[in-house]
Amino acid sequence: MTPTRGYHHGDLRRALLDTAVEAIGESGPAALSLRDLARRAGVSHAAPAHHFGDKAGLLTALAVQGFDLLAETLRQAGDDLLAAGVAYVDFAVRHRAHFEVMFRPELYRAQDPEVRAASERAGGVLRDRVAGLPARDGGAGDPGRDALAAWSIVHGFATLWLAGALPPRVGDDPREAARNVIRRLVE
Amino acid sequence: MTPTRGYHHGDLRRALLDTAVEAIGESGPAALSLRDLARRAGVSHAAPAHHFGDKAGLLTALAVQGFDLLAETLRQAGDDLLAAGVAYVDFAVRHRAHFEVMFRPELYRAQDPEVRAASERAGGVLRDRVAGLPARDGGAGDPGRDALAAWSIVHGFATLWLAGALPPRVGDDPREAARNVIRRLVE
DNA sequence: ATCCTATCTTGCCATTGACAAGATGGCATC
DNA sequence: GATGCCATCTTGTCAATGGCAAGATAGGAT
Repeated sequence: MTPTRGYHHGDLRRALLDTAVEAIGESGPAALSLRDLARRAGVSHAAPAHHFGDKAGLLTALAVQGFDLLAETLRQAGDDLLAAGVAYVDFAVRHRAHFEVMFRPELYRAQDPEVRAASERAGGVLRDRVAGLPARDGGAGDPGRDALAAWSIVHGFATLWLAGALPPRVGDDPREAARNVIRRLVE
Repeated sequence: MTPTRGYHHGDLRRALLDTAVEAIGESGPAALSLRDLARRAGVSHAAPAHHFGDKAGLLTALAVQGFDLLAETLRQAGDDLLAAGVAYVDFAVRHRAHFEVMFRPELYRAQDPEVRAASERAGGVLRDRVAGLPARDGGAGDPGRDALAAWSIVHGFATLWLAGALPPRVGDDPREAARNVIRRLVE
């Protein structure tokens, strides 16, 4: 009915990416198997190779998708740095598969022009939000340093949350916990 | 002469762990191959299984080693939180293989009692250092929140550094760059 | 109607992780 | 010193995987 969109067997490229997100969510990006994806999509084991070349190619496409999604998420969070930080963590939790791939460059072709461009777009949005941060100590803060500190704290919190490294007392609401932590930096 | 310590073929367990660190440093933990380790150590392809059971077993041993090493590194950095934070980042860079495994629980048996104990020891040292942090805004800061913020910022910076995600302008000295960023939190 | 190209399949090979069974050598015990 | 025992390591095997090559198929352009 609907999934067939004009290709030979349906919108296989998109189906494979969606399935990859699902599979990575179950077992992590390292355990991803192209043949498993093919089975889930109901195609032969070599079909993915045609669309992505190899596994790194598929993950490269996933990284591009992820950076674009992150940029959009940050934009929608508005101008406030605190809100953007919470959105960053929320993105990592809700789009765990994308996030885990994006920051593991040994898994894909990180120097791919499309990835670099998408990554740059997302970084630009984050920097814009930091520009609104009041300088610490009243003096003129170094915006580069402020951006790096903000990025580090949200990225670190997100990573630790995903790794399950945080103690139970932090609670089970990543947005609330993240807001609390980020306030330590921006207030 | 020296490597043989009383075993059948030498100190194979230690040799495999050392070789694993080397191999992970070259291609990351996901690409680690037990058979490659065996080849490098000059033993048969099934020898590693005897010492570690399977690949997860070897990485579990590596994680224990890593957490112990981290605890020791933080202890040697002294009481100062800034110094401990810089030491955390320095550890991640100098012991990249250990660090990458430690915070990727899907690769090993994170619920293993030895890992949990070692992880708890390292976390305890970090919490001790945070206890010395002056409360922000003059009021009594929540030590849990402060610890989480401190851990997040150093972990995030280390992770981004290792991922090669930071712009060139940050420089090539991780200790100096980390100190600069951490100051944003502790000053 | 024919060609053409993107899409997908079938077949194959080297590598890997894991398991089972066997060989080897040091060590304790008698 | 001989014997048995056990940790250590080897050999052999199997299923699964990634990747490559060659072929089949279908939908659209000419």
